[in-house]
Amino acid sequence: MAVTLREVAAKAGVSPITASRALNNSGYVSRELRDRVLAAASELSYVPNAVASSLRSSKTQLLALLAGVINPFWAAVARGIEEVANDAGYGVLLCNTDDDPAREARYIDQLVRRRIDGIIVAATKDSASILQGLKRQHQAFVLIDRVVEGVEADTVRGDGSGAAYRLTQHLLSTGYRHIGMISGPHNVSTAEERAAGYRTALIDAGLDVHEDMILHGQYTESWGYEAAHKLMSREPRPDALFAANNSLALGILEALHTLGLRVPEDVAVVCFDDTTNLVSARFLTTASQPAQEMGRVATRLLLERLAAPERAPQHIILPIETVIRSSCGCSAGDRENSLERTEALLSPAAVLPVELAAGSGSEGSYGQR
Amino acid sequence: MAVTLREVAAKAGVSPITASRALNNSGYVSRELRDRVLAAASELSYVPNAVASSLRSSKTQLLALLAGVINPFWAAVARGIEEVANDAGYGVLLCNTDDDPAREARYIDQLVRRRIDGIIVAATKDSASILQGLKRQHQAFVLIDRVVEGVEADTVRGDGSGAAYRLTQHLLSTGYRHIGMISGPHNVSTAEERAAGYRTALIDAGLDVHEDMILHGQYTESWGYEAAHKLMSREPRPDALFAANNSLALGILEALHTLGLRVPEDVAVVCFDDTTNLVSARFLTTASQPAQEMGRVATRLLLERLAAPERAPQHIILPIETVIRSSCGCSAGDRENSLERTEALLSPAAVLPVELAAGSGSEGSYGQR
DNA sequence: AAGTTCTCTGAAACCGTTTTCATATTTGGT
DNA sequence: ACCAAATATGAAAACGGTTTCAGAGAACTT
Repeated sequence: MAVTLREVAAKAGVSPITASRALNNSGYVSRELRDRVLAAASELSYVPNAVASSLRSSKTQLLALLAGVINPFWAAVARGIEEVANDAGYGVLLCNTDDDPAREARYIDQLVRRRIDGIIVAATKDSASILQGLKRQHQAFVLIDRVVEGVEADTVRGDGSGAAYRLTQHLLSTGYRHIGMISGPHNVSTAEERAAGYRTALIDAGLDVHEDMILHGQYTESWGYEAAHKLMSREPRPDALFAANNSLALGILEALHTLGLRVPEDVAVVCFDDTTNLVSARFLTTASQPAQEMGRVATRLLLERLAAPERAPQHIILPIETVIRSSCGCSAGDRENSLERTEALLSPAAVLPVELAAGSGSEGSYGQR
Repeated sequence: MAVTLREVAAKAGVSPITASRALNNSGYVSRELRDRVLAAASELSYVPNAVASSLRSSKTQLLALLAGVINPFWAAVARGIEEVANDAGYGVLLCNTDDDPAREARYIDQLVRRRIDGIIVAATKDSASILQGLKRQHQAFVLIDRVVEGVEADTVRGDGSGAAYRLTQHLLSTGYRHIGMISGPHNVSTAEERAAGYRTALIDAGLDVHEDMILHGQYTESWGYEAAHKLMSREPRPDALFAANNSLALGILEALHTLGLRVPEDVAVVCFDDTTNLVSARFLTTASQPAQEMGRVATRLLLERLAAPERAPQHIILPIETVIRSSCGCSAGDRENSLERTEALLSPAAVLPVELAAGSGSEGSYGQR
């Protein structure tokens, strides 16, 4: 049914190989023949068969991202991956695992059968043995965001413990003493790592770590909601909450709202992952992970591994920027990103902030800026 | 490098075809040979090469979902698709278009090259010509959620105009007279359709349609936020807002919050798409689309088309349930799903709602339930 | 007992490209 | 003018499965 390279070649009066070379810009083809082939191809509306090409070249030109994809952080990662991959002529498959090891395993099997060139995996600890299997089959892969003990592979991740340390330190130096930590599942390394940074900061400040102030659960809004309710009923009541990711933070905000507590006046909140796309999160002090960059780096690493399969594994740790905004209640709190400021910017009906309307300008400097 | 069927066959002392039949449960193979083949395969840890198999059978056993996947509605749709597809032995590729026609086109080209068996597309109107191209190439596809004029194809969608009509009618019968409509982009059929249902409801109620009360933009939280601010500065100020999808609703809620307006006391809010997963949206009166079912139906339709390419296109419209909760402020407002009720359920520290604490039980019925 | 229909196995061709090898023809350097 | 390198084209084999065709024995009909 479909037009084949042979037919294109026949129409152009050349051999299939020449047609192939013309269409792929590979090897030597005279300008004249190239033009004839291209004309024939477009006339027949030829669509190359990637399956056949993959079979012969044993390259599928496909990479896959295996992660709980449905969430802004991973969406950004995926974007970074696609960017680099597409530039290098690769397509990207998005495989949504929901962090479920069974789904993870099913997907990996599929990907191997289909001879995907390389896989970028956000793995749970449960999948160590599967990943070891991949190594045995010489399937190229890269770990992203999360490390897995016992698996030798290229890795890219953020400096989660460092950033958690700094955020905690910031809360401590602002004066908070009862900081609750709401984190993700135990089988995900980032959840442990962020909790670890929090603990170290407390210890370094000479404070006791109260393990019952650290709650682990899913990286979801509803767990954030539930956990915040739990922590806020503790005695002494926490004066600050640390959310180990952004979904958790949203749940926490909602919980505090229903409890009638204000942020940061009654409780400070800090979190991981930036989400300036979410209006409701724009005032959150956060450890802003370079998600897109992480995707880019992971892809480069993977492409390099494809080129040099025997190279020693690389481990890249990206710095995480701490963005101080207003939800932590410190004096440096970024007025540009406070709730009120956001409102002023977006609402046509809003009154000018007091400082601007009343302040600073000495002479009548209307229109000055 | 990789083990081939031939090697398995050799080890089992049979021909490659017999090995193939044994591994695929196709055709006749005696129990004895089958066992020998299976043993050989597992011993060599044979992984079938799907590329080779696809080439010969001209079936990739792959379907693709082309949509702005990163969002709870589409995540649910994707789940429905995977469910049916996996049962039928198909894998599913998630292709995130961000509703960008250029990305859409790029993806479609890739999918065709790779000889994907079938595509499930949430198309913008801009992609009509691309879709027509697909038809010409006899590439099987199904339209989901959104229709595209001029493209003959199987379609599955919700009864958007009907549901919008009913929600509007509900607001009207509750007494609201100034209902703002915040909808999605003009090049997406659902956005138009929902606005149309809203208009019809007003007209049928004998009211004028004020076109400046209908705003179109992206289906994003930030557009919802912005549009709500715009509408709430109109005179007369709207007493109700209709969000054409769930992201818009979140932005609207945020905007109303910053304006210090309560829902539903000051402004009623209704929306499309259910999202009981989002704590902040659980009290919203909504047109709950059967997202997962939509995915399932689309996949069945696609599989049927693969089996019978010449069949006349089917058009399936799924009913949309109107879920009355408390954000519309009607007397029937579902107390089970009010904000306060949600709080009471999830917060260990919460006080019992007044009615329960004070009410109903006559004799001292402690421990009764 | 002869004719059908199942059951079981394999040989050879094929799917649509690209790789490898071979052969001309130019071009470039000296 | 001669040898090496670059340019240009093609024939044949290969990638790893499955389809098609074919043959043979076993089981079932009538």
